[in-house]
Amino acid sequence: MTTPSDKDAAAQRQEAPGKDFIRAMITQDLATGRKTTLHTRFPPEPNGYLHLGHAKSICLNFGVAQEFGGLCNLRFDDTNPLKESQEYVDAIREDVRWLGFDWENREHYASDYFETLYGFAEQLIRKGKAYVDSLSAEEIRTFRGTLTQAGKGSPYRNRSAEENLDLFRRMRAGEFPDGSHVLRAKIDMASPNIIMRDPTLYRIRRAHHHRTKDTWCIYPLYDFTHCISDSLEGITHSLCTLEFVNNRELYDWVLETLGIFRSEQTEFARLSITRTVLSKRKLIQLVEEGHVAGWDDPRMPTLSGMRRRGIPPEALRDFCARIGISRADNIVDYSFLEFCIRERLNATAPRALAVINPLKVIIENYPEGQVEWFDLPLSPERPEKGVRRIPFSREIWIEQEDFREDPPKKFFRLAPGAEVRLRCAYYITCKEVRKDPQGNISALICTYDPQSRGGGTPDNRKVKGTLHWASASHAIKAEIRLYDHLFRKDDPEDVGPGQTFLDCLNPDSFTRAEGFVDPSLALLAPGERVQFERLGYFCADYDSTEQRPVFNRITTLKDTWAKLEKREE
RNA sequence: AGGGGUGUAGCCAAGUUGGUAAGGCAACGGGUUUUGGUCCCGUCAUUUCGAGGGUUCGAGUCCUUCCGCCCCUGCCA
Repeated sequence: MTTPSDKDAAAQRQEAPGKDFIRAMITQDLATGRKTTLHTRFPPEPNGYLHLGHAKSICLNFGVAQEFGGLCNLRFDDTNPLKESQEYVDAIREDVRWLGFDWENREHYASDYFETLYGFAEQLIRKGKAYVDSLSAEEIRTFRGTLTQAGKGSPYRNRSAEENLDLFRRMRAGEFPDGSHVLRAKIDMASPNIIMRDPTLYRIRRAHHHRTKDTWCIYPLYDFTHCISDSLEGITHSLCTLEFVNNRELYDWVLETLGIFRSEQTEFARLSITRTVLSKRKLIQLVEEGHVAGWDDPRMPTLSGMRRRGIPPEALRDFCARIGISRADNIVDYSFLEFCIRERLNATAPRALAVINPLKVIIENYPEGQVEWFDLPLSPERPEKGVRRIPFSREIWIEQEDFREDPPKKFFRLAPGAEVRLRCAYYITCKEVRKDPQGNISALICTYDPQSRGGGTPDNRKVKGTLHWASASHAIKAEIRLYDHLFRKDDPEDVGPGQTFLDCLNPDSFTRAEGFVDPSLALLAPGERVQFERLGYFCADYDSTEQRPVFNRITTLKDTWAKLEKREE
């Protein structure tokens, strides 16, 4: 027995899942007065499109800000002009907004701090904490040592502050060619943490920056830029992924040495998910080599791809909340994402009937020319949501899969002599299978029971199967785009020697069908989602027009029959 | 002579000071059902917390040794 209070407790538990270690830390920071405010930031580099991994970070950063009454900035970490562009900036803004978050007027760019950053660099030089190194990139690498051997100091390591200042100013002024000098922090060439072996702070790079244009020919590096940007923005909690753990020591060193506001970095595990890749390099490769149609290909794990596919942002947010935050490496099952998508869509997507792979059914005892309209509930669990009026006539389409000339056990659908229900309409019985000269089934001749109008009979006899259908004379032809996993393996990186993730691309990840949909569906605006009963959730694509509707399959419905049938084999 | 991070079920993940392993997904049974959907009920770590040893009346939590996996030798972020 469950009592109401049990249910309340259960509901409450769902709404307030166990705090992850970051939320626990923030709670404590605020409670003890270690921090008096909460300010986070989502800091993408505009060098690619946002994907599911970013969604986790966005939901975390903006999420905790909301939950704790703090703020979250959007900051573009645009310190490498070679890789970045305005196209990516625009796409990132759109994607964050679509996911459901608002940074209000707090849109920042690391490039806005270039002058300030330059000033801090000069400060470091004056303090004797940075120097201009004139070694080549290769020499610097050699001097750095290895994982097991300490590095040694550059011959330029002990230049005077005056000389360094002069050189650094001339670097900025464009007096030196690219790669001839760098500015380095003077820390410890023997540090067991290689990041601390006099990290490079500035490089000379004559490249056009999408925002600062050609103002600069020297650009600061991540380790110098990120911590200072956080500090300038008053970021209290700088949340990033685990691969930056080693960088934290430098993050702290810079802020402490400069004596400015101490933001604090905390790392969490990045998201991996089965059946797809989330590394920027691989996603770019998929796009550039034409394995997918673009960044917003509905098979892509990018936010724009998932948006086009029809995945609701609420489902993504729910997914991010449910997978939690920890420091342990993880690979989340794709089925978990699908579950979140289905759960959201089941509650929100109105129902409709459509046939993807049509098979003609002629109801021989149904009056020619007669049309009846039936009511399909838009939401079976909530009748108050209303109905969709669908036309019925003598010739209809059903799904090819719903007929078997030689049905296996437990096949509850149409077969010679079998009776099934047409959803909301009539019971029909298959009398004859008509074939073309090649032996392919061209049509089914059936009869209907006029007593079964609406889908039930006075004698209450049971029919096991209920099929979806479309009136042949009313239905509208539609392009149905069917998507499946991009990769055949759970882990696309787990391939044999000499192979790459491209070798396990799923050749059937995208297929097209010419289906028939209920006439009311031609009016759906691009982006609108419906459930095609028994088939899955679909979304009108951007390409969709009233004359030529196009639907993307977001995801299938759970298919117990498919599982059963597979097990029988 | 390396340093750092991390191991709780097939997957994700809770587990404040040691007190007898939450929850979700998947899976598997069953019920309801005009979607083989949804919903509901039940099962699913007790030679059990990577492994061994120790402390303790009591260890996932403390000590210790070992093992696995991940990150770091960009003028990428």
